[in-house]
Amino acid sequence: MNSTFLETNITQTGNPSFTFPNLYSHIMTQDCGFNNFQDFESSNFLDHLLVDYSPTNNRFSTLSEITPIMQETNSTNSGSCATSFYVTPPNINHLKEKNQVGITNKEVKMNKRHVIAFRTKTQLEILDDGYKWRKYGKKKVKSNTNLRNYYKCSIGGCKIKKKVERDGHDSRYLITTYEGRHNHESNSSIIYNHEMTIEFPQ
DNA sequence: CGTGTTTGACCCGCGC
DNA sequence: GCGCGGGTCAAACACG
Repeated sequence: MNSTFLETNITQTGNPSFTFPNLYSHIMTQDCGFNNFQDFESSNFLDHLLVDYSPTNNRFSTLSEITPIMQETNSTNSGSCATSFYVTPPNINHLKEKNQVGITNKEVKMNKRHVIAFRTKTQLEILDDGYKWRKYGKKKVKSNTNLRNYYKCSIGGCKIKKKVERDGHDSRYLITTYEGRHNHESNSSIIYNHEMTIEFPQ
């Protein structure tokens, strides 16, 4: 695996410093050090975001490989510490244009479904991404000594799933993989959009 | 009693 | 076709 991972430190309970609920994401600028969307965009943050996880060859593609288009969806209010943004779905045709070999049909399907994975340094076993999830499976997988947990969105009709597992090579890190898109807003995005300040639990 | 989790069984795609 | 591995189902269970 050649990708460099995003490193964030989450030691407190409550809100994590970085969450990625589907395409709608909240960067806790208080913890990540981004004061606004421009700071975020000009950072090398994107180079460390991971997408297109291939279980067969244990490979991640980075967002920078597939040139996502980002757009700010709402700016931070004074006193707020959250920035929201969207990332467009990966484009498999772009990958093919770059003559990348070894792209399987499964990976094409995964790209069409939109798969985003990231790794976060945290002691938490589950990151609060603002959505309500129902656990439907837990599995020991060959590529990881740690268990993989499977979640579905609790909202009826919402097809998104996520997998959560500790990194087998370094269990300080949590790997979260989202597959699909929410068809609704998260509770937290409503809060962030309407409240002037956010209290971080200690 | 309602809601969420656990866990073994089952399903299915893929490689051989 | 078969076996393996990952993903899902669903009944049993836990808990407030």
